[in-house]
Amino acid sequence: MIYPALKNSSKSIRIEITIMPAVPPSQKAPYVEIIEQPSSKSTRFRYECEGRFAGSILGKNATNEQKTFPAIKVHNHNGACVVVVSLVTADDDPKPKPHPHTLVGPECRQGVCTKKVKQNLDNIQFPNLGIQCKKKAELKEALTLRQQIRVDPFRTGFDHMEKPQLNNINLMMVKLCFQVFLPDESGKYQKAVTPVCSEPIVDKKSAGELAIHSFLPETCVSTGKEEMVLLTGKLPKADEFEVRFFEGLPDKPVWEAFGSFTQKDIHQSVAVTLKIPEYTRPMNRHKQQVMFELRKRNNHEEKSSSRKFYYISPESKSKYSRPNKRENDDQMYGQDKRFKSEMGHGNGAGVDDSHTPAVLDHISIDTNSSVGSAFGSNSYRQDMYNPQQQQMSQQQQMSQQQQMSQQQQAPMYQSFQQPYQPQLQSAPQYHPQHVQHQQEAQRHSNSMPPQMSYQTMRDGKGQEVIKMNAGDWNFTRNDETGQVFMTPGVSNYSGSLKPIELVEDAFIGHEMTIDEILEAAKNNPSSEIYVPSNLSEHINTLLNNVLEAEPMQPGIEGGEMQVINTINSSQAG
Amino acid sequence: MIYPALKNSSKSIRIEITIMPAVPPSQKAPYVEIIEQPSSKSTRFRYECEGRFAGSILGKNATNEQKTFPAIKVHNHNGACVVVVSLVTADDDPKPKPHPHTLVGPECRQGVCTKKVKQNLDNIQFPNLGIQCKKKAELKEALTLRQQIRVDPFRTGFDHMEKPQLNNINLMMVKLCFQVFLPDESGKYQKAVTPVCSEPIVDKKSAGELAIHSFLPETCVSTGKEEMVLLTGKLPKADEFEVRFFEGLPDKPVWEAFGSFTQKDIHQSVAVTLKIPEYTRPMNRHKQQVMFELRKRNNHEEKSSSRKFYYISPESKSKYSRPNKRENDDQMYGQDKRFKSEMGHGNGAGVDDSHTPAVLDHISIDTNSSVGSAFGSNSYRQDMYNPQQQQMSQQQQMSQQQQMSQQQQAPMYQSFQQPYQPQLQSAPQYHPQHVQHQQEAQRHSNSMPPQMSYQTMRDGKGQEVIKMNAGDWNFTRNDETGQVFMTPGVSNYSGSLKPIELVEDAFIGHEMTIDEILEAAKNNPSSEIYVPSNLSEHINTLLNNVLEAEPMQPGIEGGEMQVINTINSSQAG
DNA sequence: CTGGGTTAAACCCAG
DNA sequence: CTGGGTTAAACCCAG
Repeated sequence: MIYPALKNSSKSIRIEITIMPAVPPSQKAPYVEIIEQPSSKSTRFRYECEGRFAGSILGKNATNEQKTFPAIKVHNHNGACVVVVSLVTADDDPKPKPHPHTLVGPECRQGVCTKKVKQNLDNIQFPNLGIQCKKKAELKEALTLRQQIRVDPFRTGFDHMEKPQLNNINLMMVKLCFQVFLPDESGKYQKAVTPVCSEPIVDKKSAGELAIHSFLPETCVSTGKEEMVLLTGKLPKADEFEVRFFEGLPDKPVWEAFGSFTQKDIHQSVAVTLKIPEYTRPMNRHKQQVMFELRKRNNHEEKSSSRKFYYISPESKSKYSRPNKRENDDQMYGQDKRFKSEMGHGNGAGVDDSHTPAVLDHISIDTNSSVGSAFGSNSYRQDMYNPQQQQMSQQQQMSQQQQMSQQQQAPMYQSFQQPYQPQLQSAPQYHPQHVQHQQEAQRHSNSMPPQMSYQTMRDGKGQEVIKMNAGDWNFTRNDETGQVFMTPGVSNYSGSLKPIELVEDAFIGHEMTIDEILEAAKNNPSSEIYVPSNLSEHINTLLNNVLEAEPMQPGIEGGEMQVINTINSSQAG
Repeated sequence: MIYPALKNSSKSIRIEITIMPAVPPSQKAPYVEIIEQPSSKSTRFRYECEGRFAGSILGKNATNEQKTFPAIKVHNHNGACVVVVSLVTADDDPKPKPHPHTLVGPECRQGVCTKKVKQNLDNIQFPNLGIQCKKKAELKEALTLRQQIRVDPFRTGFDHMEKPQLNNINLMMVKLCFQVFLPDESGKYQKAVTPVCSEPIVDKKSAGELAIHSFLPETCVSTGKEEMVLLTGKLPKADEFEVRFFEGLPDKPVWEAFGSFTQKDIHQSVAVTLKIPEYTRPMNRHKQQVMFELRKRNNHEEKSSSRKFYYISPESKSKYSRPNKRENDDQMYGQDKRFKSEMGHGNGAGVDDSHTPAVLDHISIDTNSSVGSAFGSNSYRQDMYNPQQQQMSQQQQMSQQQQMSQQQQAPMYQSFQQPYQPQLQSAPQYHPQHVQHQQEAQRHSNSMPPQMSYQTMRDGKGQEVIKMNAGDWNFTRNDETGQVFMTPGVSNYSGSLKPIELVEDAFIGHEMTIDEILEAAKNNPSSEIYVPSNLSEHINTLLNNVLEAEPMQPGIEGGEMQVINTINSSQAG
């Protein structure tokens, strides 16, 4: 092998050295480990003409507070070594080729970083590596220089610096290649350890994934056909992607349809105007939430994150449709909001709400559903009870009765007519456990199934969520109000529990919507569902209610409450 | 002066020649006239690296069918001459400097076009001039070459090829400079005629004006606050432009308000999301049309063309709001549309509609308004009458009567209850006169004021329009239906005329809306209003009706018809 | 070939 | 200086 020129000298010495085996044959053989990978897309490649230091490549685990940098460890070697870092191609090729882009920074010369390390081989950091990209016209020149300084870690040669192959070099992606040289008996750094390559580093300014930045409107009548504008990231050609509306799990939707548009509807590659598809399922609710996303036609894995969208029934248009997000929220939760603000000062009994999501307000006392209309004074958080809410609930009850007579046409409707009868005088305070701590409901009674457990953990966004098994719960939807409730899946208690209302925004894990939860429960009872950890108090209360309660006497009060586990069971046949 | 090198030779001869005075002192002195200017923005400047012939500069009067090219005429000279065309700077400078961009094409060498003309000095055309732009790094080089070939028409020198001034050269704009050289006694082309420069040529790919490509929604409740997305051309920074909503004349709006947005609401410089301002005037109609436009904050003249937008009263939201343009149109003109298609085959009585705008369909027979509901069989274009329309009109009449009882609250409402009584058995055919031809209604009666005239002309877009004095007409609006009618401003005839219904799209000149017309009429009776020339038949008919009619007997039928000349007269006090 | 949109290369603003 | 948006320069697709 050829010893790379370490200095910017025109005379270079040619020394034959031994190549170490790829895998250390004995425990003693030195090898290189990357202990901190470069972050994959944190830096922008800079052109030489930009005349500035390209910002340093950070480590994969760098945060705003704590910066890290790429680092290696040399195993099985004490004493000094020389590390040469260079850029190589980032294809799947097991033997990466020298990449024309260069490393720049205080320790870099001629596009390559050379570092002499005297000690601390356990953590050799590279805090000053910037990536300078070459323009197409200069690729050959750059590779020629690399050839001259003889940095070709895998000895692939430089055939790729000629024309046909030159165009195949991916200029948006590189890998760091670490070559370590150890001193031989003469003290010269001639013993090459097998070079090691990092994970790929992608130019920050490169394409980027499909993304929806904003959109208008957020609501459409179920007949569709209305126009929608999406402001997006860079879009491919019209025939390469689609705008998919779906309901249920992204992979197993119960319904999907596609927005229609042509190339003409794409504005400057960053916006699309499309026709909203019709919602072809029966509208059982005034307002039906679905999701939509951008995705590549040929590769469905390449997709944007999904966004919520609402279909409204044509009749309810004037009632529900609000083009403005903020107003929309006002409308949806208007009553709860009033409730919240009215109870604001009565909130001081040791419970500090200031950091809990507003969504909790809808859950603690179920003022909006008819279930809660007559709950007792010993309810959990009873101090928030506001009699004004009772009126509203009655109003709502009336409209539900009207709906009841239509039950034939809308078989999915399930109402909760019986008043809530609290089972427990004082609910124990629940302290959520973080990250992977398995917690099981205490078994006070034989009727509580032991497998009914949940787990607090963090989702991909770092939010605390509770993971549960869908099969442990019964989910109930009031199709008139759209409210969804969960009760423990213990059949002999189902009639006398105060259900937990689930709000759509509650499902933050995996962007799961209520519909997805319901579908998951329907299709696979063992599917994992996620609710925000704020619900843990309520879940705990509910489970304790189950445990403490006397088994319900069948046929007395439970008759009016039916629990269904699926939506649209009527359509399954 | 220096004779320019005509050939691509390395040896060039230096010959002193006489400069001709700038203005020919006698009739005999030769001078150059540009008889066809280059079109100002038809070509895109091409870089050399694009390796292709930059498309030819067209003449200003070129059309798709008939191409023209820049051309000059040499006055007061017979026989041969040599023309040198080069690019010069396009600033206001009276002495343009050589421009680094070059002319390319079959007759061009070293960035300059040289043409020897033996005859036909009356029309020397240049059909093969392309503009090749230089990149910044090559500006100096390009000017150096120009200096070497000694093309510097106004002898300004080449100081501007050095650094500070070099950056001031506008690379998006050039002028063609024509230098003509006549043979002297020795037969050499040494006599230079004063060089002449064309109008500026702007690079087609350069900035471009503010433009609205599309937007959503088209309707908003009058309280505003809803979000709107505009897909636009390249936008400047958020603080450099505004989105202006206005009603009335663009320069003298009766109302204006601005959409609110910040830099964050600008998406990739080609889209804005803004909050629609509240419509602060009283909503006298269910649907209020306004206009909106983009414009520069510091220079209100730099603005996009304006677009129509509708405010609807909050109550009527479900009735009027339609988010989709096509549906919107269907709704507005649904009845007329059906009428049109049903009468389609009954249209052959010598009237060919195939090239007249669809807008005429709404005007010829006023089936939609209650006025027309009982018009007689001798009406103009009576063969189009379709009895099915009568039903609709009656329906509409009913809703108008309901409205009548509310007249107290809505004082602006004016209805036309009396049936149409035609005044003329056969209307004379009117042949519109084009372009600036003044035409005056024939005076068949003394009651016809002589100043009541109109003029057919073309607007800025080349459309044929009729210019009229606002003061000559009375404009009437039915605030329930939103329909606006015009009748001649001759008071003693006002009660017994069939008014012309004006459709919003009718006002094509200056993007004038009905509201602008009404405001113009209110504020200044001498303001010029524009309607499309298609209305000329109807105007002519109407005027002839006036002329032929017996003066109306006051108090008999006219009592129910009131003509108002302003909108919101109730608010004036 | 052309017109004209899109990417890659330079440039430059704002924090 | 930096990050990161924008323009100018190249490139390249579709008719």
